[in-house]
This record gives sequence, structure tokens and C-alpha cells, in this order.
Amino acid sequence: MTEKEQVRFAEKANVLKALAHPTRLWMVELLAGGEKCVCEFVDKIDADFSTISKHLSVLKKAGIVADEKRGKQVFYTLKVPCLLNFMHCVEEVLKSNSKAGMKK
Amino acid sequence: MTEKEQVRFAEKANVLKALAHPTRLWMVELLAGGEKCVCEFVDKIDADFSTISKHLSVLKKAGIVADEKRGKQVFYTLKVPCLLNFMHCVEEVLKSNSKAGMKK
DNA sequence: TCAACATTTGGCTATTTTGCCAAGCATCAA
DNA sequence: TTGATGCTTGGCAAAATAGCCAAATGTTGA
Repeated sequence: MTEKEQVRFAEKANVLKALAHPTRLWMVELLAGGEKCVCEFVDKIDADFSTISKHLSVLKKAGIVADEKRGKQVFYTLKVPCLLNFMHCVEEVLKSNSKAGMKK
Repeated sequence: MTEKEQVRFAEKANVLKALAHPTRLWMVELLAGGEKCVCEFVDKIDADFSTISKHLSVLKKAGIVADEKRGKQVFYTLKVPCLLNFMHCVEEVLKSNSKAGMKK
């Protein structure tokens, strides 16, 4: 494996790492329904404002969402809609797991 | 968010977490070309046998790969081919990132 | 200018993840 | 049986991640 390939895999892993958290996954799914401001996330779950903000920042650094400040609020949008199709594939995995009884 | 939904997001996040590692991503891509035994992975990169084995076990627990012992060797196969399409989407993210100059 | 609001950042501890080494388990050949 | 081979597991230290609190920042309305 060349060094270039290694870098490539690391970059892809970073994008996945950003998605690999229950809260962030939930955020991405919410964003699929259109832009949201930070406060909307905070309202919907029981988590610290700062925690939400940090999660959004992780998604942003990974290039998954974009932010835009308007007035006092910051609105986030999903930059990469194809992520939603791919979620279906993750669901496939879960389905196959439950079918298999999924001995851990 | 109901508790059931929370569990669901956690499960999906687990699948993603399993994929969110450079070495494991590389393994999945290799497996896309057909089954491989553990030794084939070890041959191809400079990592401990035990490290490789543990990575494979992570993928297996997540339901992404299946293993089958034949003789002295254990062969792994990709259980969920759709994961490869989804990789294309991850590539999209990278492409969009590099286009944007990607200020961190 | 001041105060309230919306959000981000810094700092910290607790938890999880990684990857190496050594030890353990099967399988097969001699 | 014994030893070699292929792989997994346990244990551990180092590194990365999570989430809370407190403090800092930027924006608007009074």
C-alpha cells in the first residue's frame, strides 16, 4: 500500500468517524429534512448546548455539514445528500444482523 | 426521541464505528474482491497478526463480514455488498472537501 | 453602551479505542 | 505425540473521544 493510499484511507475513515456517533447520526437525519439552527437540536434532546455545538463542529470539519450565521443564530445544512442512501445500507446490516440472531 | 429510536441510532452508529478505521476500511475494500484469509491481510501490510485479527473481529461483531474456518485458515467474506456503493458517497465528501480547500 | 441571547471554546475527567506482546487453541503433518 | 502453522484472546499502556462546566465571543435590542 502506497503512502498516498494510506492517506486516502485515513481521510475516508475520518468522514466515517464523524458519522459514527448516535447523536451525530440523529443530527444528520434531522438535517435531511432541511436546515436547522443549533437551538433546535438542543430543544429536541437532553444534552448540553456545548455538547451539541461540538458534535456539529465534528460534522463540519468532516465536510458533512455547512453552517451559516444569520442574526444571532447559526443554521446548519447537510452538504452531502447521498449520505442518506448510504444509511439505508447501514440499515441493511442491522436487518441482516437481527435475522441472524446476532450472537455477539 | 423514544428510547427505541435511541437504541436504533446507537446500533447504526456501531456499524459505522466498525468501518471508521483506516485499516478496517482497507480490509473491506480488499474483501470486495472476494474472500481472503487472515494471513493475506497480514502479508499485505506491516501490522501484527493479532492486530489484524482484532480488526476483523470488530467487523464481524458489527455484522459486516462473515468468517469460515477451512483447515488451518480462516476466510473472511463481505456480508453486505452495498457498503461499496456507500463508499462512493464518502468519496464524494472528500472530493467536495478538497474542492473547498478545506479550511479545517 | 449595556444586557440578554445564541453559540463556541477551553479545560477537565471519565471512557473507549488502539496496537503491541505473550499466551492460548485448534488443525495438520511427521 | 510432538511440533509447526494459523489464528484468537488477554493484558496492558498510550492515544483519542465524550460530555460537562465555566468562560469567551458575536449579535441585537433597549
